[in-house]
Amino acid sequence: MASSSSAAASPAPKICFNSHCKEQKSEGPRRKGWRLRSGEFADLCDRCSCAYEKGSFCETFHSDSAGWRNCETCRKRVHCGCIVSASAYVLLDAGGIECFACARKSVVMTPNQMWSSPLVMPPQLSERKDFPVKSWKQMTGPFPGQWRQAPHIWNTSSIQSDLHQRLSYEFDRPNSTERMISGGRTSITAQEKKFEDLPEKIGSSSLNHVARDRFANGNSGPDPVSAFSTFQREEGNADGLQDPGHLVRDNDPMSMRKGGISDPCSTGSVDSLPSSTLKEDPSSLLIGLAAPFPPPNGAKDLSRVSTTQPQRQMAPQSSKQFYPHNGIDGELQAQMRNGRPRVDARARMQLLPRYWPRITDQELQQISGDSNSVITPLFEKMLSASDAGRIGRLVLPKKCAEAYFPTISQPEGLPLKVQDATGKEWVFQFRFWPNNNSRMYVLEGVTPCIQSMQLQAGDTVTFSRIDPEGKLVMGFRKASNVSTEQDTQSAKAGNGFSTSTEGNNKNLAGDSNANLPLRPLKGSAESRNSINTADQATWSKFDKSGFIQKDGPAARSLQGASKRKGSTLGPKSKRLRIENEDSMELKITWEEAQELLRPPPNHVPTTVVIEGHEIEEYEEAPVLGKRTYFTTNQAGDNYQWAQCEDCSKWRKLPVDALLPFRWTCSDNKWDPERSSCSSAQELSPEQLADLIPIKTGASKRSKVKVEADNIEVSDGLDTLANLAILGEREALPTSSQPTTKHPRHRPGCTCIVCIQPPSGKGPKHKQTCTCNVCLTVKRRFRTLMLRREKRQSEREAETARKQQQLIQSPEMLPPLGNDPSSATPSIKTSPQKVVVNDDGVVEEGSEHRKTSPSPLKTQIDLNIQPEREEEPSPKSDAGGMMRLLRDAAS
DNA sequence: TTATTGCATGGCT
DNA sequence: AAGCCATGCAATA
Repeated sequence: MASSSSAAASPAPKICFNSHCKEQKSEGPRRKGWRLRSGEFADLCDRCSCAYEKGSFCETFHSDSAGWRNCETCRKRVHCGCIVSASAYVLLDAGGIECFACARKSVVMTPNQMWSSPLVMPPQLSERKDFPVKSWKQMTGPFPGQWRQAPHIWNTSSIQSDLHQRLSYEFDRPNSTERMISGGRTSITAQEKKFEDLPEKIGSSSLNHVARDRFANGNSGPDPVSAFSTFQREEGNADGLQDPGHLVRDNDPMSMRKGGISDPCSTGSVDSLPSSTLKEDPSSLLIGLAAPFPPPNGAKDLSRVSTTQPQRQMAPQSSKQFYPHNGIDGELQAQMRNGRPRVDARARMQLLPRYWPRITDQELQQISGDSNSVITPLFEKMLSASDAGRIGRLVLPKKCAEAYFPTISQPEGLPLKVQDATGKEWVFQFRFWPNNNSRMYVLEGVTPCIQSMQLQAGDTVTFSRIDPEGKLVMGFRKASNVSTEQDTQSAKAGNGFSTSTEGNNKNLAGDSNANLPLRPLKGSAESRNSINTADQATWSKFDKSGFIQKDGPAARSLQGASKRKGSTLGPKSKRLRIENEDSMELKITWEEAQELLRPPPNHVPTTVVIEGHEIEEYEEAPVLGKRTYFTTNQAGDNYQWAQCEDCSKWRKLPVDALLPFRWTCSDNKWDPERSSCSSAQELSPEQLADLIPIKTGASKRSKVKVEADNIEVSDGLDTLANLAILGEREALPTSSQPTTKHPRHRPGCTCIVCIQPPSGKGPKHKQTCTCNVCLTVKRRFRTLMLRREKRQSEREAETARKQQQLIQSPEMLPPLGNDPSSATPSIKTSPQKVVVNDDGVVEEGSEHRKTSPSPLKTQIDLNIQPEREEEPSPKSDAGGMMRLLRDAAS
């Protein structure tokens, strides 16, 4: 195959591509075989072509090759390893392979099982791209009715869409991968493994640069569009898979997993595998399974199916083809080794979310017009003031330009034909400016187009590709639609219109899985509906599952709009953007807070498993539970450890014990002997320290450092503090007016900090105030002081002991000042007593009471940050109680 | 003077 | 901290 690869590059019409063909040089018509890396098809003689189409190619020509295995289901022999048969089988989780026919059956059975089918589909997947490979010019309009698929295809697509969701989710949660799809997922992994070795074998061979070299100069061609098309052709090659017509052959190969070496074909494949194959991503393979119903006959039919396949449209995917300098190979290989789909991750890396296309169904329909075309959304961009200005230059996101537009080596670039939604063709100059050792890509001459679309700053233009024509299409979306689209995820689903693509696009936006099946624009209403339903369900599910789109469509657009000096943004956008950022903050802190959630009393949460994640659903709002630590003893018994709120002793409890936020020894119904604070702790602090990640005898909170010498407080502290308040008080007074004084707090935050008036403003709370804030402050102080006192007494004892030692053996006395306990002379000489009275008013030691009256002494100054109990209030003095406490604790 | 072009700057991610 | 990119602006037509 290695040699055949070059043959493919310059096909010799008279020579059968099949090197095993005995009639290689025979005359006669040539027919297309599998697709080659170059994008061409293997030119086969009539005989070989027949064998290929009948699925007996490997049987005929590779019978002596290694790699034959038996289908685990039907026991048929299947060749695993050569390019012709690469898609004829599925790698099973438990080992072995399954022929396509059998795999297909299981695919049809359940969506989950479809995970195992990807392997089967690659060819189909790639097929779409195979099809238009000849030449974009040649391909224009040759395949009418591509979108006219049987409804079941669309049903399938919907499933596929779902898979995309799941896959994307999985990408974000790599650890969940295996759990998620115990069945088929492994197949994917196995499939990926097929390629795992390739990078190493191939290294950075020139194969990786084929596309690069070929398209290094986009203006080499007479027609920019054709250059672009060629570019796309290369992308198509990326699939590196042969014609789907061979999917259902039962002959053939051995798994390439074996290194693809044992079989001559597979060995050759190192060479013959498209460079892009190395970069091929399983996700695309996944897409492939969208068409579990291969056409009953013939490559053409298959092609049609493939055209309906989800498209491998995302930037990520194709970008790899077109990234001359992206330097992702290493990452790619790493991903391969990780056994995870690669393209999507790469996609995320390479295209900023705000450029992910999220073309709506209407827009797609608008773009596609009446043609039977496959629309591949490429990217979109919100117009800046500059873009929409009269200057007529549309700045293109660099990565988008490099990924989807022809490569240009000269700043002048080249003219690029772009069609708008009305079918009108525009020619822009696609060029770049050198900029900081980089490039800035622009489309020049867009003013007429922009104006014809009546676009302005804030509106969004979308770039798509129409296949098989390979045309660039420019769509648009008015900014006024943003809100509508914002609601798309949930609301639009219910409007009975246009959701299939929305689902897809959501997918795009949410996870960068670009290869989405763009619904049949000309498909029947039924088929479309079926897709819609599925997609809706999918998204609905993900919404419920807590799947957080880090950069949802609305957020993205708003982000984009809000960029740069706000020139294109209204205040509203800015506000929303902030909220979006805050939501991220919330996410982070929320994760921390998760540990504290407990089911509400008398309510058992419903555990649902979504995408491999067990999620507890509470019919009532969960309550805050006590932080506990789970341990396993030597006998393998599991326990959890909780600390008494009053005495700070650690108690061992059953693992299933759900503790209220404020839990004390008296609540220890599991261990009557230790149901009182007077009971000794079961383990010594040292023993405990070995078991649980806490500072024994110090903090009861692992994250929140109560120690005075650890002033830094985790980011989640504010939230935890807030939760703590809520947990104890259930609800804040409605009179609490949220503020957002803290940058990290979102509007509406009712944490103790945010509900208090700004520093220096507002009335101080009185001693007798029993508001939520005051109670919390008092309680915390009480706890803190008690703990401090306890520690202090311990320290005193220690000091006394050392002094005793010193008296007994003066030579052992360390140099003055080196004794940690002497670091604070005041403590050494006059340990402080800090008492909190019933009103929560702190009574300090006499000395310090004079010098640094606590802000709580007479009035509670809520302007202190209660979460940072150890930190002295700005209003309290430097030598005040808090510092004293810190010193005492150190 | 105005429009265009190419580059530089600096805010922002 | 690097790189992207929105925009400003000088040079040129």
